[in-house]
Amino acid sequence: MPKQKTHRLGDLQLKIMQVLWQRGECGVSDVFADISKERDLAYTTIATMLRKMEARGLVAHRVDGRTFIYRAAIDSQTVTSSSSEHLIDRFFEGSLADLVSHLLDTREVSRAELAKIEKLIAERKKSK
Amino acid sequence: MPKQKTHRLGDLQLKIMQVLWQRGECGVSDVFADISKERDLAYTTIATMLRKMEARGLVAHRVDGRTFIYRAAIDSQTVTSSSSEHLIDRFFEGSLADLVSHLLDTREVSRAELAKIEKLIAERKKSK
DNA sequence: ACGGTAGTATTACCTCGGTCGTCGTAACCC
DNA sequence: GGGTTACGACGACCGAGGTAATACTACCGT
Repeated sequence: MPKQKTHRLGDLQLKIMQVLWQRGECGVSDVFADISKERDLAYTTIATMLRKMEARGLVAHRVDGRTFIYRAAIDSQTVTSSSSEHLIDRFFEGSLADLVSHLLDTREVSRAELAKIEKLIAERKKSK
Repeated sequence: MPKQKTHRLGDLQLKIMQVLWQRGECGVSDVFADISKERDLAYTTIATMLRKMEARGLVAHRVDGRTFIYRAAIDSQTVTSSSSEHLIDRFFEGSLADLVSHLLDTREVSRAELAKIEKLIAERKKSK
């Protein structure tokens, strides 16, 4: 296992990955199109970022004619877990309960969401 | 309200803040002592970081003789919330339930912890 | 055949976190 | 009082994320 350093993505990097995860393989212009819906960036910014990300092993590409077709090289779960884990370690000493407790205290949580979580817990308890 | 940009702290910065939150006011050497228990850094690294952090409004200091006595300028809750919120937004489209669901699926969660969370939810439901 | 276009390559810059080495100076200790 | 030490001030440097202008090039439509 050569690679296992925690995947820390910047905001733009993550947005790019999300486009890739959602669309599967696609060209720079596709990524650019999606990102442009929310942010105003130059085409070359995306292209450059993609190249840098490839150097770091986050994405890969194949060539189709004159175009680069990119795809994600790590899956969404891995990145999400890595970041979540990092947060829990940094702020909650590894305790999921502490995280939940904090969130329950500080943010708006609808009754529906409360119920949803309750259900998740119940199911989890059962299946274990 | 002049300041409200999300507080994003690096790993070292957070460690320093944590020392400050825990000890209250203290000198550079105190912070250095605590951090040294886990990491091997130069004294000046801490001192420099503290200065940079003061420039960003994260900490403040007063002078005692020749020594700087630092203190946190933002509280733990604020930083924790800011980071947690950021994670939820980035990966779970703002849904706490989705975060919990992910964590329940991917990490080891003891039965005790499950119970603890269940209790938190129940209490929350009641008081709302 | 030629100019526009689309798409990549290159280069540059800025900010920040992080990490120190060095320096000047005040304090402190025989 | 002179050497050692403690401490803050600065300046440097590296890597990474982010942003983009510019340059190069192949291709395409008329």
